[in-house]
Amino acid sequence: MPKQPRPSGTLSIDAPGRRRLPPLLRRAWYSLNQAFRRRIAHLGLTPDQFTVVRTLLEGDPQGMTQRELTTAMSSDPNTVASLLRRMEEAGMVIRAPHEQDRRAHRIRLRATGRTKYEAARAIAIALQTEVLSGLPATQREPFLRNLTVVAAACRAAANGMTNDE
Amino acid sequence: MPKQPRPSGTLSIDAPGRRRLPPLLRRAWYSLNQAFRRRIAHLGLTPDQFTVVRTLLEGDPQGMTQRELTTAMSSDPNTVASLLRRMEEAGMVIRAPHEQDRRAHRIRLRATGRTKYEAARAIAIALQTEVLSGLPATQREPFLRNLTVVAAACRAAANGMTNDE
DNA sequence: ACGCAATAATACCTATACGTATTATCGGGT
DNA sequence: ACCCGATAATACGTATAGGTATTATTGCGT
Repeated sequence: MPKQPRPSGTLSIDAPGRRRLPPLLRRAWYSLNQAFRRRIAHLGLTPDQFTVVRTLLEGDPQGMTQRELTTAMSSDPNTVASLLRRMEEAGMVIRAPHEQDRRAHRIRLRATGRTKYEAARAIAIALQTEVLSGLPATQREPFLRNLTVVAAACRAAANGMTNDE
Repeated sequence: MPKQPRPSGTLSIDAPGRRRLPPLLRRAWYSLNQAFRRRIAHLGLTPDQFTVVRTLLEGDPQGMTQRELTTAMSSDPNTVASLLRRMEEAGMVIRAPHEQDRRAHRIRLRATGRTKYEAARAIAIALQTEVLSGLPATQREPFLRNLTVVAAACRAAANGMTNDE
């Protein structure tokens, strides 16, 4: 069982018994990602590669640039570059030249990538349903709404920088 | 601009306009982790090393074994081993022999590790507060409760257990 | 005491995450 | 047309995530 709820005033903000956002997010994400990785490993696809394909399909039909892909994935240009290198070697995508900007590439999905994606998508949907089934039906939408707000706040914290700059 | 809310019945379960758990969790975790990494980089500590110290402090005062640490962190024995190798080289922890089991180590925190942790802890608390402030006050506890349930469900999906912590 | 499966850690490998520096281009200002 | 700061991608280095195999021990069953 999770720790019993306590009145939030009785413990310091980061006491072990308290529900803290970062450890919960960490555990949820790592576990979900690991569960998905193991379930799609036989397809020769990783969770991050799945994310790339999903993002490509939801973006510009002409083919997103790596920069656009990076932003849409909340990722990093370096990470995206090495992801795409492996995916191109595996025949899942092609980096085509961009017609207006010779610095950029248009990432185009190939049939191999789409096929693997479709197989993984069914598994992803089943996994999401399985995980959300732990919540009472009435809590699911409010929870996802709140998570959307929190995700946006996290992104703002990462980009806005409280440091120097 | 986030997508406008839509009635959830009108879209397929994984349509782009719908709120989907995995992309939201991914974005929230990566962004939060990145924000934290940048804010504590000057301490010579990474987010994962911070997690190690926090977990050690909340565990057996005699010193947890690597296996116990791995489980508590929802991590992997390999990852923990390499994390600890770097942290030992940096003088933050010591791997002492275990009195009962010569295969195991007792991980003990050193002063350097504790000092860095204390400095990072204040930053972590401020960041958590900043991120949660996006939610209405009345939503914070329910959200964290639901996230606890989801995290447990994710963990169960990853290793087939129905247990948390 | 003996054999052996289970377990703690490690070694080695591939995939990500991301900081910093570099290269090729782009586009605006003069 | 020219200069120059901004930008897209890459190269390179360090830290994690985690699969598979190996080594050293443990503890159980007979």
